[in-house]
Amino acid sequence: MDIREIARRAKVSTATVSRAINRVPTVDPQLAKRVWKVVNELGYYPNTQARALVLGRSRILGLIVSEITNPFFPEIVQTFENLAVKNNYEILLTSTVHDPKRMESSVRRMIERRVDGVAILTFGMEESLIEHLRFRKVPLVFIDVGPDVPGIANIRIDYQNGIRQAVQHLAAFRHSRIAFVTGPLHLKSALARRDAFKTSMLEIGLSPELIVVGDHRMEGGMQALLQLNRLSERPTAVVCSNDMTAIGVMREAYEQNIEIPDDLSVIGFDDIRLAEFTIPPLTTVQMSQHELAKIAFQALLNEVEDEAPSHEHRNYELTTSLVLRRSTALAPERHPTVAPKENRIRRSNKTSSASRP
Amino acid sequence: MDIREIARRAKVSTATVSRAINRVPTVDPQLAKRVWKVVNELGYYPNTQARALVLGRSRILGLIVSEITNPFFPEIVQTFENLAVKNNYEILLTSTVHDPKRMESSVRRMIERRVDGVAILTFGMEESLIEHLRFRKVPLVFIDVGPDVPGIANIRIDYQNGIRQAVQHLAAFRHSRIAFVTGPLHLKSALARRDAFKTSMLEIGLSPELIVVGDHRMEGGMQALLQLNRLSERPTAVVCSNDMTAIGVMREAYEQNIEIPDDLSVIGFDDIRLAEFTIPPLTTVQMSQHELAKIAFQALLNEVEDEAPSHEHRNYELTTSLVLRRSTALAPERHPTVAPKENRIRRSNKTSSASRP
DNA sequence: CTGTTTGCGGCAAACGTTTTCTGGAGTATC
DNA sequence: GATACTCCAGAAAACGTTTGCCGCAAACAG
Repeated sequence: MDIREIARRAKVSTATVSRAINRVPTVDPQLAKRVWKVVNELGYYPNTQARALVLGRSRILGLIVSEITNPFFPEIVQTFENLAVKNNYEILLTSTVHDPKRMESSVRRMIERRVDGVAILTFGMEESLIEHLRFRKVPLVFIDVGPDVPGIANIRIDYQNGIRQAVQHLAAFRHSRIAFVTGPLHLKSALARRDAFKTSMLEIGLSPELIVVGDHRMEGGMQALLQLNRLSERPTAVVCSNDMTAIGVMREAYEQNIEIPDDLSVIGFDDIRLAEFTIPPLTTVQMSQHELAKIAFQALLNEVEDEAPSHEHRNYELTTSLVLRRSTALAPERHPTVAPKENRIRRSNKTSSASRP
Repeated sequence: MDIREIARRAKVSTATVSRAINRVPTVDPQLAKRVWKVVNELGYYPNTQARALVLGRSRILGLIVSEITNPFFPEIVQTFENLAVKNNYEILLTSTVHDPKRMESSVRRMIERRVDGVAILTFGMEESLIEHLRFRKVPLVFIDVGPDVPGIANIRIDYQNGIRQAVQHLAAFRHSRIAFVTGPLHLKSALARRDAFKTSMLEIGLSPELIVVGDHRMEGGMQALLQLNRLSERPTAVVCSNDMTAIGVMREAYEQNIEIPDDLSVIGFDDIRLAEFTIPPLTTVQMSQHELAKIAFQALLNEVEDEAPSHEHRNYELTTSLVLRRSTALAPERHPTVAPKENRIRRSNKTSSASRP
């Protein structure tokens, strides 16, 4: 069932059907009604690919993420999709799963399907692949790490703000041995977070020496705490490069019978939805996924739909800030060790949460 | 840059270019090489929509999920995507977010983009919308609740097996007051789980009376435990209709200073990846998301690519089974109450985990 | 050497739309 | 009443592929 069928039944030309469907105002209301009647009767839906072929625009937006199974991304995908449907776009979602081969196929798929633009919301991406997209003049929006060239919108993330707040919050709780668990060191975003930590520590006269590397996954967090615990002088607080890491740390702490927050304060990064539901609820640096997706989509839409893109607002910024929950507390007063103790008295949540500022 | 450009530069016709690219064997290797050379030099990618237009197949598979932010789904999406790229398909992902309007637009988008098939992996879907797809002879695969008609593949889930194991596991731990937190009651899958619980309880002579309704989200789990705690005779164990609910229950237990598993045993359902990392790790009924996605994709591929679909293996089955972790323990011996106590002695994990079978 | 077969490349139609251009009918102007 | 203008519908080209069909050349048989 195609547009010709409709034309035949409505006794008009295909041109008129097309115009009626697209609500071109010059078509006679009488005819339009006739067309719409047939359209609805037959349940006709225009063929998008034929449309795309002649329009030269597919109304598909590419969205590249690292891996959808990382809880950070579903929220992004969801709001991105919401905005897409609202604007009559489809989204072509691909995940790189950190695999160069997949990144390549990802880009290839985008190009083959002739997407109108691509949001690269992944951490770490081959520079060369991006060239393919640039070469075809596909509008791009990057998170955080994009090259600073025309035709590419960038969302800069202000890691410093949130991480400084985190460090200062811990310092105010009289922690001085504060550790940091990084992400994979080949990720620019992970490095940026680590550097923000270093800066924030130095700023208040603490030495940022307790740094151990994780992998942005729960397993890495567990490993990291293990490693930290082998130290002679253990940290009393640890801030993590992302929430999954923090969850891993807490999980290992549970294993070791280390009480959080009484023995060890933990701070995450990202504020994934789950952070509110960990035990205890996780104090973390918020980097709003909703906001991020919104900015990314809007930026892309600007690039795609603006005939004459205003080359000024090509840079966007997302700020981060600490949200307090219950995984941090005053540093243990006595000896700063966190050796597991059997049969320790467990504090009630009520009291411990009452003692927070 | 199109196929004609390639043809011109390789000094052949577009037909030959097309054939070369699609590896039609009748084309002279000499010519083929010439074509490929130009293709690679120019970085030419065929236009998929033009291709789809003439082929009548879009090589896009629709995937409808409830909401991508529910941790149950990302795993599914991921393996579905993996399989898709492996078979040169694209996936069109839509989420219904439980909104009838969105379901409708979801189906509309599928049809407009002329998907070759749709996997409806959502719980609860308007029957009428599906008719639209059936009407257009779009191959469909359903999870769990699909109508039993030709042209529609169904994946039946054996809830009973896993839930029986859960109940019997608790009974073996001498629990007799076992509660169940359902999902939203308009979902067939939630009802099926509840019924499986009832059956399993009756089977061993326990009365399934402690049933409270949740919403398959963490909030619902928290509410549910609150409700259960208002009872004069409280349960010593609770099995939940999904893992998110269980996480909510555990979270509220933490709030109330109820120790899990010592005061209260908790069992989830789904075995999302996170279940391994809750505190304590969650004993839960596994319904493999990976397996589910694999079956769904394969079923769809059969429908789509088989010229003469073998109408026999139209029904697939996925079984469930209990995986033991650490959120269950022997029922508290004394009074079966779970009243919060201040300054309770906390057991070491080591001992409590050593005491498990 | 001629007639038949085989192999392979090119022409052109087709896929389902949008849109430019054209032309006809109706209306306004003098 | 003739001319000019406005308005709107239809004819047809275009978008970038694939593929059925045809024809040419080479190979082969007689």
